[in-house]
Amino acid sequence: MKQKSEKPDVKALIITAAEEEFLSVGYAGARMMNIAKNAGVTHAMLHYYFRSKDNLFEVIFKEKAGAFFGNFTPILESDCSFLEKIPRLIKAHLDFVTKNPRMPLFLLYETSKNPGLIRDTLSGNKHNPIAIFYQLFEKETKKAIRKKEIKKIDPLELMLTIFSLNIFPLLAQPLITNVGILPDNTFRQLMKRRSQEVSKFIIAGLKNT
Amino acid sequence: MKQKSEKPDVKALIITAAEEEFLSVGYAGARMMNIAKNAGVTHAMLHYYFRSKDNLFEVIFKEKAGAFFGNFTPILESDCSFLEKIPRLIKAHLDFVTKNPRMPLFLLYETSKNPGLIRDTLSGNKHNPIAIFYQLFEKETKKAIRKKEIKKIDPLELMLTIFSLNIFPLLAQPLITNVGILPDNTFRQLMKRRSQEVSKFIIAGLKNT
DNA sequence: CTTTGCATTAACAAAATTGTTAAACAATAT
DNA sequence: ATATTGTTTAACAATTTTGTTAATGCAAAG
Repeated sequence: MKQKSEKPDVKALIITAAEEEFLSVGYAGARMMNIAKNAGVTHAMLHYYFRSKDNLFEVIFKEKAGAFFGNFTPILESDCSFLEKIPRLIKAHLDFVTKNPRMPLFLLYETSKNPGLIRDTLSGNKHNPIAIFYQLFEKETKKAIRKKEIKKIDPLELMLTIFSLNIFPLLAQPLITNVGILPDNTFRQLMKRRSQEVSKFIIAGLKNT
Repeated sequence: MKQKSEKPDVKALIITAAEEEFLSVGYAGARMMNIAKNAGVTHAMLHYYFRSKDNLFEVIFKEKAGAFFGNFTPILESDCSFLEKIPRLIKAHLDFVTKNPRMPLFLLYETSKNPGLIRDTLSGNKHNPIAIFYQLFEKETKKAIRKKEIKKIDPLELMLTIFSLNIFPLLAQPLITNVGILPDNTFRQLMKRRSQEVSKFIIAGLKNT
């Protein structure tokens, strides 16, 4: 009945179940017993491998924050022009959040409720993926400005605009579709059309005069 | 020692304390005993006046959702042109969220975690403030398009863009300031400059070709 | 085969959390 | 004064939730 080398790797099972729980109901709503049940183990195992709820959450949070920003540095490092990089960045970012629709709200909410968390786990870290991404983004933007490829703009403002337009509609989706403004499938169509509009919009705002 | 007509109005005290608690830690993180303590009453009073945590939360949620959208209908109803209305709407909206910085995340998060809530409390309601706002916004936008005042655009997309640019930076503030990208007061300066940029940005996108 | 060390479980413990209730209290009307 | 009504409290109850621990299982090393 038993498979050959199929040992379950309990730690990985717990992490997977914890990701699901924390992303779906947040830290405060998450239940250790729920995670244990979904991982198929006793909840004592969670404490055996991860000591406490706080600690388990920190592991998941760090992992997710890294995954979110780490994805986009390769695009900024590629050797095409800035005006080519931006649409690729926008598309990659939108694809990512579409495939991981709960991650933005998770990161924003938990950071807002517990700012100390991100300070302790990421800030000061030499490999802080968020800072790495932003510093690269800032460098590339300033270079493009120097080369007169784009007009003068604050890099942080540009990044905020891109993230705003990509992420916010996703955050608002439950509100919009449940309030009776429009049906669910119509919203998805709108989102698809929108992805191209956003690129056009941003590029237009970057062109010199 | 006792004031003349200064009866405490316990119900109002509870509502105030509940608003603070729910807005600051969310539904799942909120504690009835905390609310009671901050209202200066026994927690039995919360159940006396509001039956259950769910019910108390529903009262607060409904009130906040109404306040958020109810504020902006007067601007849309004023009799100036659409291109004059939009910057006023953007400014009013930004002022509102700046004064109530926790409301957007509260509404977005709780709606996302419990979509049934907004369906049950608002949808189908004749006085649903969100639907009222959007229907008015849609009507005015379409009218402006018919009159060739602005180019053809999906009203929902326009609303999403405005809300995105106004709200998202606020949501991201804790993340940005705590990750070490830039100090807190610099961020506030950026936000002030940004409010004018957003109007210009939107208006530019609305003008005919 | 036995020992050793890690993994796992079941039961327990402690604290927190929501909700209830009977009794006390206060204001007003009778 | 007394009764009535709605308000408030303190104590309790039930459940949930996180965390601990002693006993057991199991696989590999000796």
